[in-house]
Amino acid sequence: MSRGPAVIITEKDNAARRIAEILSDGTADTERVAGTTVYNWGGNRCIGLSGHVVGVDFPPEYNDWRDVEPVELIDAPIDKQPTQEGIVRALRQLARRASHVTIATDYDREGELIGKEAYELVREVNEDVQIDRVRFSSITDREVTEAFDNPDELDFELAAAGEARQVIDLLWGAALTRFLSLSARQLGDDFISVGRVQGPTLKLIVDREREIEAFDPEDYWELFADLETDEAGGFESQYFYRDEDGNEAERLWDGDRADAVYDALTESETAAVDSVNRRTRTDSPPAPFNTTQFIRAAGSLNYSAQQAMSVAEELYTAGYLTYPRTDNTVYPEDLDPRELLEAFTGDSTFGDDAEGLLAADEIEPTEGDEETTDHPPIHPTGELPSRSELSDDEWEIYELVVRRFFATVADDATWEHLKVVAEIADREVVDGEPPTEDLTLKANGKRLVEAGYHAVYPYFSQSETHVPDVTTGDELAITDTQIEAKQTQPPRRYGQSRLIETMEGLGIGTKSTRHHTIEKLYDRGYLENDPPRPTMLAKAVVEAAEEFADQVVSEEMTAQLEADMEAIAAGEKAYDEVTAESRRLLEDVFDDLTDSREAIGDQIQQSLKADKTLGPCPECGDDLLIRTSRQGSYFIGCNGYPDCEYTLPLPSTGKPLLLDEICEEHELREVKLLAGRKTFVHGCPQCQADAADAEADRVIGNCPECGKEHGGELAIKQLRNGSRLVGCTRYPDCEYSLPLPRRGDIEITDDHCEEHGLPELLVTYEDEDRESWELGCPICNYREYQARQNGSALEAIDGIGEKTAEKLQIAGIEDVAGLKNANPDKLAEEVDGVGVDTVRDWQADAD
DNA sequence: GCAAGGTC
Repeated sequence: MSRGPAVIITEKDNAARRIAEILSDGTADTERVAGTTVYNWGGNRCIGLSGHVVGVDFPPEYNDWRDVEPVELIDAPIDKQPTQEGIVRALRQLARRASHVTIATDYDREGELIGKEAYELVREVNEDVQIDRVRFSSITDREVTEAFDNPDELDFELAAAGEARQVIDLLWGAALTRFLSLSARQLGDDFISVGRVQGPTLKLIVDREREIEAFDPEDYWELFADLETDEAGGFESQYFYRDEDGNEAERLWDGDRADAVYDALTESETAAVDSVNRRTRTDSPPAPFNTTQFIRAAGSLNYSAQQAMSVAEELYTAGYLTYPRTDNTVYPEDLDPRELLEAFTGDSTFGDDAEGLLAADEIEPTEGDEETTDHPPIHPTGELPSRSELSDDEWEIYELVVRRFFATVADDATWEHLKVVAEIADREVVDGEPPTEDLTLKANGKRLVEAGYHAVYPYFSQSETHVPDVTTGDELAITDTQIEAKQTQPPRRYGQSRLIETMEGLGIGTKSTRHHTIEKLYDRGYLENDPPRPTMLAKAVVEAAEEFADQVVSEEMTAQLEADMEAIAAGEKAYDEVTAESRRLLEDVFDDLTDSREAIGDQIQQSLKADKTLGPCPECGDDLLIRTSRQGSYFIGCNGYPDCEYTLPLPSTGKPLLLDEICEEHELREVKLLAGRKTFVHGCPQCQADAADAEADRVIGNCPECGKEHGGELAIKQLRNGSRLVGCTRYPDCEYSLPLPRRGDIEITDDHCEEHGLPELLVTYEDEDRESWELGCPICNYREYQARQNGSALEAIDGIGEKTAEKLQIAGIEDVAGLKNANPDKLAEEVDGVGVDTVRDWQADAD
């Protein structure tokens, strides 16, 4: 019998490459099979999948949403079909001749399912071959060799647990998504989605928004006093008192009382130190990075979750970081921190820190609470990129991960805390109230005594508060007092990283998907802005779900599913039992839903409209809405259309977002245009349209840049900062502009430039002493200016750069002779940021 | 055009 190759299957190409390298001692070659890379040595082949290469779905006859009642999906058949054709073909081709198959997918539940998918593909073409399973949690020599020396079997029960999840997610997600979309008549791109993970995530955000909306702020006051010692300098202290439970309290809830305390404080001249407490606090270095903690740290450097992950994925693919999708916060035994630190010695950025850390007698890395088998925590691989081959973002993230690793092997930091309490004895506090009481002040100082890990990980605050070394009994002078009126604040919105941490805590989503879920909620029109805020649509969907299908927005569905999956994996429940029960529950949901179809649809449609509503139409009083033209551009139109044809334009750059700010004059919500880095606030669209109308009176011709294609026109514009220019009416879509002088009135004459067709402009002055002058055609004027620029003598003068020369030329000073003859006072007045003395200096220099 | 989970 001919012996075919032994085939090893991993979850991704990267893992295949590294395993081939280890098992072949670096001798493996690559070949392409059906377009897929296969690693090849001796009688062995190693192939990497791309995660799931097959997916579950309904058969094609269920594809048309309008033909199939959503409820029918509950009992519809579910197929498994290849989703990565090339890889599936390559796998079949290898499997046909295989003498032995080893499944080496990731060591977690989804990895077991991906392994089973590979197993089934192999079995389709080869009934007899032996199929093993190996498990390792980091791709190191020792772990991989050990795993291949002791192969195990695929855990079909664990894989079945994953299959139950797939089916339940599909049934609930597809049936309810179709139901909501159909009832609100939102088909095509604007469908209304719900699911086991996006539902509860959205509810977290909506619930928080409800708390914020319901929040009733309360007034309170805080009091401060500046204290001064004779020799050690001044510091700030805060008034406090003991509440009923004997705890220190700083907030005064009664304004009259706050005023009385403030008066008493202000009248006092000294306070006596009552106690001085000093204690040292140990500040331990952070645990290794798992995905969630990495996203959080990158978030504090202003990366969105999605951005942080894609940068980390690139650095992983390039070989500089370990796998970025992991739950683990405990380094594997195989990781020798000393060896990894040594990789950094001699490096210009990290060398000194690495050497400093290596000088320690003992290196004991920190450990987090999560210890899992999936992958090691995120750390640098020890292969160093050069600064120039990474983008700024990549470098910043790389440095963060390197420094986090450094921190986990660094020493504790030590802080010294100093608390000083001072008293103003026996002051009468409340007018007319007989009892007197002591006024107490406190100050908390902290000082970083031992920088420890902060020296290599500068991302946490190291700010110190200075409180001088005083002794009990010292008299302190009160040099100033302040009263601050404050209000209690509503809870804060979730930022993306807080949201991901909360999801992790509730067991919603996985390390690989949480950031995608948040992106999805933005895409579906449920979230706007960052930190994310829910739209009216989001609130309506959550409300409808709470009423009829609470499971799909509650985290308990995941908790229940987790419990069921554990039971399947443990052999206590069967896959069929769990999926049948879930189908029954979903049928119950649909029993209630079907009657309310119209009500739910109406509610969602109203919310969709509210998300687009700006305010009253000035013509008919109906609502003005954001609408989309046939060409796909946005504009503002009236809900009363076609009876009312009122419209307002919107810039074509970006996607409009309605703000809460309302224009007082027109009662319309202001508009912001989201366009990545080019995002800008458009403001009240009516005000903008009025301003554009004013400009229209001063239109002088077609825009040379976009006039032919888009009909842009040139107009004389007055900007908010007071300066003027000739600009395109399609700004900001077209940024064509020509400069104009800052002073004087611009008159449009009847003469036209033959070359450009624009009217000649005349600059006149109210000041009768000042003569008017012809600026001419603004394009010619600018061309002349540019021509002069090339050989401009003005810039030869010290202190005149390109910008200043431009300003001078616009003011009619063309050359050094002109500058010499100019009246310094007038010129200084005309040119921004230039004083009389400066002009005189230039004139002296010109001589 | 649905979900959530892999990976790119």
